[in-house]
Amino acid sequence: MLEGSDHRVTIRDVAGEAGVSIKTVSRVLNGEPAVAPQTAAKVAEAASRLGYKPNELARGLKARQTRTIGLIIADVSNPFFADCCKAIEQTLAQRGYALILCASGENPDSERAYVDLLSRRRIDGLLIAPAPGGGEHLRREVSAGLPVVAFDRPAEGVQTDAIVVSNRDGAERATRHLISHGHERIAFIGDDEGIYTAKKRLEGYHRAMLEAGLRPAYHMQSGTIPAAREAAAHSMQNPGGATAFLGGNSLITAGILHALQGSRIPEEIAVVGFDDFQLVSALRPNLTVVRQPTEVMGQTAARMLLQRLDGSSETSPRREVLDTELIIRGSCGCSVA
Amino acid sequence: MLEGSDHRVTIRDVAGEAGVSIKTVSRVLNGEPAVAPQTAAKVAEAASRLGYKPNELARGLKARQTRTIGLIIADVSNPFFADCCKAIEQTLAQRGYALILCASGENPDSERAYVDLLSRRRIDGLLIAPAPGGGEHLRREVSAGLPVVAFDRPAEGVQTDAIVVSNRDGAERATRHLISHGHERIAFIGDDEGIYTAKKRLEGYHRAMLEAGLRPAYHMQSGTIPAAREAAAHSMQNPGGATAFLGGNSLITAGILHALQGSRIPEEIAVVGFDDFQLVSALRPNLTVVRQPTEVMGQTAARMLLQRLDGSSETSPRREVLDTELIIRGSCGCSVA
DNA sequence: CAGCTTGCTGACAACGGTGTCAACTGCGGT
DNA sequence: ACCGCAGTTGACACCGTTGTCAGCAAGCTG
Repeated sequence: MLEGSDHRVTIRDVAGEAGVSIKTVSRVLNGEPAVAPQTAAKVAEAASRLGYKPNELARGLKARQTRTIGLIIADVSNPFFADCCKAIEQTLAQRGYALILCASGENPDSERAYVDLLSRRRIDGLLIAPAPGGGEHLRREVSAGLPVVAFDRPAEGVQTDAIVVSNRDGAERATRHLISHGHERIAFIGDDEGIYTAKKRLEGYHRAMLEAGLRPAYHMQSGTIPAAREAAAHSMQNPGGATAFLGGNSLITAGILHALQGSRIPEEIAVVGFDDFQLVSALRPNLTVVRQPTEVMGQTAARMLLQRLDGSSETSPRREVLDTELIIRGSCGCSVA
Repeated sequence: MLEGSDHRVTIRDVAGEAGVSIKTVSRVLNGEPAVAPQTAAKVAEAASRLGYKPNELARGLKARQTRTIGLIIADVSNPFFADCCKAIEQTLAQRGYALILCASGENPDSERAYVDLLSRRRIDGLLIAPAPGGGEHLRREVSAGLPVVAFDRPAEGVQTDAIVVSNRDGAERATRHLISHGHERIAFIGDDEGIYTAKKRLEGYHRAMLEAGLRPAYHMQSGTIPAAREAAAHSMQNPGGATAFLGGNSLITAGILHALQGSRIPEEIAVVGFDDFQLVSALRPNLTVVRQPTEVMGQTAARMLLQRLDGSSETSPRREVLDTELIIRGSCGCSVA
């Protein structure tokens, strides 16, 4: 507290202040039993007077664990990932773990660089929504013994714990719902097909369309608002254009809605989106969406990792699939209170 | 690469493999000049064959720097913070820094706990949007020599580098704009008054209202969608209710819009929001907003910190204020293409 | 050829903690 | 008086890296 210099207070300083050995200080701070209560009090007092904070680097070096977890996602500013991120951070913080955040932007090279950075920092575990394309880097870490949990998408080419949602089913159900409203020209605007979730959702859409004898019409491109807007506008262009849309994620859906604002007959065009993010409630008409249990997924992913860290490193990789749910509001054509 | 055991490869292994001393390996890996090219090649080859990754903990312990930055915000799932976070992460990653993400939830106790956690991990610097209430913890770190940059809000009770936006001006201009449309009953729904930005925005609103001889009517509460929705609904209740709203942040604005959906005459009620987040483009009517340069703020905050880390630790704290901008779309009553 | 520089290399001590083990104290049991 | 033992404590090595410094060979100078 009084330290003006650049010298951070170490266990040695505390030992000096309390008149004991560094080992005794260490014992007190770690709550080891074999310490006389009187000594413990002396040490605790000295430590707090000096404002001592153990150096986690040193501790981690010796103990071979850092109580730090790596998190690799595509982009925090995507509400889906932000929500995952929040749940993960909370769950880990409760257990005293620090979280290093990395945004790969769906780029495998960037992902590799981040894995390398995290590996050098000797993280205890990794949570990752793997970028498309895979690569050796994840496999290497896994076989070096790093606990890895993939979420939102499984890892390609490696067996790891993984938790995903029923993407195909969700898209299929949503598409069927639009079909049941009498739509025949339903366009799916999705994210890049290399992305696992985008591909699965496309499959679901495809399946429902073929089942109904309808012709699929989809645009798969980068999952950004402007790109989606353009694709949607294009889909509506000619007289035989789409009368209904399925949006592949929240940003894409936003792009579709944006495009609708320019159209002549927005009221007659139905929309169903993926992801039930916070801000949907501000949209009009109320958006019908395929809801993913984002928070539960984040929490569960973090817990799966914590379980591995708590020792169950022997058991074989676990796969979990969470259900999606079609939340019917107004935008699909249903009239809802 | 072949390592099946739990033994991570160290510099000693590389030295053994290459038939040199560990110091020589260290030299090669750090690009120190005094090494024979032949030796260097041998070492590099051995390192890559073994898949050696330097242990950053050990390196950091010795070098007294971790190349790790702490980031404390209120909540990642708030689009404003998510956007800040993205810009910060990108800027730091470019320079090889890792980022530890902490979400305090506007809670000073939680903030203190995170500062402690980061301090023990010996982060090189801290980026923080300080929670209301302040406290000793930040002051302690600053006087211990930790470079700290506050963003979005200044730190209370400590001098640090800080970057904020012109909140009061923005709110004042927005309010004046609504007044110029003839509104007299304008309600401001804001975040908890303890939060710096909320208070400043309230001040701006207040000032514009008084200047025009109008009676201010504001609700300051937690900045969540449901709370804002309720407050807005309440404001519209009686016949003399609000005819225009100013929303204190993006979530609050979403809540207001949600409330409007239930109202009888939504078309006649004007809304201006704070924050120009990605998803606004999906809203109808197009939302008029006070735009904060979120990305620039995040980038600048990160750069200010990097500058401190690059040595300019002597100069006195820097304060920067970025301008807000009123982006006129449709929701204020203006007719825009 | 002694003496110096230059180029390259390795031994060793840190960094700040924790694990191992030995040592010391005072106690009760024989 | 001697032994064993539980309760405390500290010396020391070690985690994996880098900084300091000394050593050694080859080449150059006078």
